[in-house]
Order: sequence, then C-alpha cells, then structure tokens
Amino acid sequence: MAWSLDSDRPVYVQLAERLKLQIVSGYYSCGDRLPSVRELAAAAAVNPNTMQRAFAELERSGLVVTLRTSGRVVTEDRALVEELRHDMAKLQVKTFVDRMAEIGCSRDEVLELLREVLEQESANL
Amino acid sequence: MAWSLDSDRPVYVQLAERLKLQIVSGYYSCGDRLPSVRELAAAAAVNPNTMQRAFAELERSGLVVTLRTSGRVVTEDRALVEELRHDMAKLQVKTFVDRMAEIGCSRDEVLELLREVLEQESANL
Amino acid sequence: MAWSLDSDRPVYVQLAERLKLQIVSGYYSCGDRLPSVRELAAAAAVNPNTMQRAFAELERSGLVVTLRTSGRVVTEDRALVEELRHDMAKLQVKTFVDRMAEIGCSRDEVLELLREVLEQESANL
Amino acid sequence: MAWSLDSDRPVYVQLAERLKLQIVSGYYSCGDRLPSVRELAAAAAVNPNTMQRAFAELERSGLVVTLRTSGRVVTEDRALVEELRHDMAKLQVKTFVDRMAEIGCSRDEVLELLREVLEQESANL
DNA sequence: GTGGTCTAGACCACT
DNA sequence: GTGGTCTAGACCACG
Repeated sequence: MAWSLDSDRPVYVQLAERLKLQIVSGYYSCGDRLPSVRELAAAAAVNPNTMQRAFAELERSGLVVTLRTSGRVVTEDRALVEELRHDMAKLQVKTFVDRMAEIGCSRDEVLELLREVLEQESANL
Repeated sequence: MAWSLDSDRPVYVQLAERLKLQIVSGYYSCGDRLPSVRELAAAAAVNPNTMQRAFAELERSGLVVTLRTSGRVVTEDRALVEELRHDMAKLQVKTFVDRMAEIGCSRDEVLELLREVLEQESANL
Repeated sequence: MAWSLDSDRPVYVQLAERLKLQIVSGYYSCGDRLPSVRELAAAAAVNPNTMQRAFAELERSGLVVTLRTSGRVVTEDRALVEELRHDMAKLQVKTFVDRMAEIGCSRDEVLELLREVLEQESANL
Repeated sequence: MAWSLDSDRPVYVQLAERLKLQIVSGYYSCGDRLPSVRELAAAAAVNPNTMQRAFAELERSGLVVTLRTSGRVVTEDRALVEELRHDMAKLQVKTFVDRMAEIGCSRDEVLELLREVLEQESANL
C-alpha cells in the first residue's frame, strides 16, 4: 500500500483514510505506538501540519489516542476498531453489489464470479 | 440510473461508459434502436457534439452500429455484448476483492458479508 | 467489371470511359459489332439517351464508327486503339510511380513489390 | 506536397492521411517532434479542432504519441512505421496491377512501361 | 428527421 | 506556450 494521493480531494482526508485503513486492517494493532507525525509526514512527503490534521480526524473518531508525553497509540477499544472495520467492509460490499446490479449480474452470477476470483488470488499466494 | 456527470473526467467518456452499461445490462438489447443523438444530448443536458463523440467510442468498440439516415442500433453480436459484460463484471469483482483485502477481511468474511447484503437487497424487493 | 456508377461525375462520362476500357482491353475487338444502345442502356440501368451520349464521345475520338443501317462497330484502326491503350497505361504508370515516391519507396523497392504482387496474381489463376 | 483538400471526403481524414504519409515517407522521422496543432491548423487553413481530430486518428494507430504539455512526437517504434509503410505500398501496387489488368496490359508490358517511366523520372533529377 | 462534419471561440491543466 | 475538452451554431447528404 503506497502513499498515493489524488490532487482532487483534501490531502488530510486521504491521509486519515489511509491510516484508518492501516488500523482496522491490523497493520497497526490495538495499543500499538504510532510513528511520529514528523516521520509519517516525511514518508508521505507532505507537510507535518497536514499529517497532524489527519491525526486530529482519527482522534475525533476515537481510533487514536494521544499520550501527553509519549506520542500516539491505537485505541485499546477492540470493539470500536472492529465496528469501524465492519462498517467499512459493509459499505464496500453494498457499493459492490449495487455496481454488479447495474451491470446486470444476477445474485448467483455475482457469487460465482467472486468464487472464481478468490480462488485465483489464493492460487497466487 | 440518472445522468450524473463528474466534472473531473471528460464528459464524453462518462457518457460512453453509461451507454455501455445500459447496453451490457440489457436496458438496450441487441438490435434495439437507440434514441437520436439530439434526444440523448438533451436528456443528458450536454451538447449534441459531445454525445456524438460518446457514440463514436461505442462504435469503435463495435457495441453500436450506425444506420445512415435512420439512427443507431445496438449490435446484433450478442457474444460481444456478453464478453464486455463479463469483462466489466470481473473487473469490478477484482477491485472489490482487493479493497476487502486492504480492509483485512478474510475470504470467509467477504462471502459472509456478501450473503448478508444480498439477502437484504432481496428482502427489499 | 460491373456497371458501377459514381453519382459525383456525369454518368455519360463514366459510361464512355468504361466502353473505352472494354475496347482497348480487347473485350470488344476491332471491327466487332457493338450491342445496341438500348441493350447497353438496359444493362447499365440508365436512360438510352445517356448511353447515346456516351457513344457520341467514343465516336468523336474515332474509337467507334456508326454504320448507317446496321448499328455501331469498333474502329478497324488498330493503331488508334493501341495508341489510346498505351496512353492510358502510361498515365496509370506515372500516377503509380508518383504515389510510390510519396510513400518513400525507392526504385528497387517498387520493382520488388510489383514482382511480388504479379506472382501472387499469377498463382491465383 | 501541398495541403490540397478535396471537399468530398472528411477533412480530418485527409489531414490524417497526409500526416501518415509524411511519417511513413520519413519527412517526419521516429522521435521527431511534430509542429503544434495550432501551427499545422494554420498551415492547412483549417480549424484547430479539425487538425486535433486528425491527430486523434494517428494516435489511435500508434503512429504518434502525445507528451502532456510539450507537443507530440512520432512514435519510436520503427517497426510499426515500416509495417504501415509496407502496407500502404502494397495496397498501391495491388490497385495499380488491377487497373493495368483492366486496361489489358500483360505482365511484361507492365514491367516494360514501368521501367520506361522510372528511367524518365531518374533523368529528370 | 437522421447522423456527420466543420468552424469559432472558450476554458482548463500543465510547466 | 502545449494539448484536451466543451459549447454553440451551422451546413451537408440521405431518404
């Protein structure tokens, strides 16, 4: 997963989304200490202020908590993380189902294609 | 399906995509006569030239054929339409699977969520 | 050789050209009696007056002579026919050479390609 | 080679053909930067949009590639250019051979006339 | 009426 | 400056 940034949406929103993704996907686990704003900003080639703003978003949602003196960590609230993960997943699924319906795929066809692709992916591991 | 147009991608591309979708999904069937360029342009609130350009794309792909003076019809080549439909569907599925993997969903979880959503949709009918 | 007629040039000119071609190519030989204007007009699906006008052109050039009572025949003047044939051929060759030069073909390449095509044609007989 | 335009065929098609000819003939070589659309449009006395459309044709065939902001260049793919050149040449030859056959010229006569004309052309240099 | 083409003029993104 | 896109409005050929 690279730091790919569109120029048409606010950068801080994109950064926040990516960090959120890294948390719900388990790349950063509950209780993990996160890299410093400066480090992440450098890695993403953005201004530290922008990265800071991204973190502000994550704190509002409770995914990340700031420890006065020792940086930021992922929340210990596993249920919250899991809930967000589930919400994101469900949104993706709904969007997917709608698109397949637009293309004119039946319920069975969707499942059939999905199984095909999943097996290919498995085979590639 | 409304004539929703982003401002960030060429309008004629979006129009072509939408028409393609309407054909592969069966909204317009093989052999069906399509509305005139002027009609569709009016409906989509774009300049007729722009709609014409969209049709040029469809014609190059073979989905649509032009009858000199009596409008355009969807190709009679059902195999071509089916092939395109399958390609579009498979691309959607692959994108979907990748995104779910990013979120950190297992194969089984994807299938489980999908079944959930599909049943909800069925229930809504 | 079919009676293919463009709509952008005078029909009688096209008919005259075609008849001229049939004479110089030997389809009608010197001294041959030609079909009647009515017959030819019917075959070409044109008005007899139009075909008549085509013949007038051929008579002016001396390729065809009218016998008072017994229709028209191809001139007996073999030299004239041969001269016209040679002129037509030379014009074609010149046009051809010019076009090949435009494409950027060398003298040798032209000859090489020509031999290729001529042999293919021979093989097809 | 002048910007001669018929009025009976689409202008953009004629422009595209001419540009194609200039590329395969080596007037513009592989990698050469082409004049801007506006320049060429002015030279050919057509609307820039029309010239743009001509370039779109060339781009679809792969003969020309667009550099975002710094104009267009001829493809570096010499093989493609050579292939197109050969195709064009062969088509001309075939057409020529057919026409000569219609006139009633034998294989040897065609070659004889061709040599004559080629020598005249050489002499004119 | 249909599609096809062309012009004129404008705006945008990119550098 | 470059190419890319869009609009507006016009004309043509075809039946």
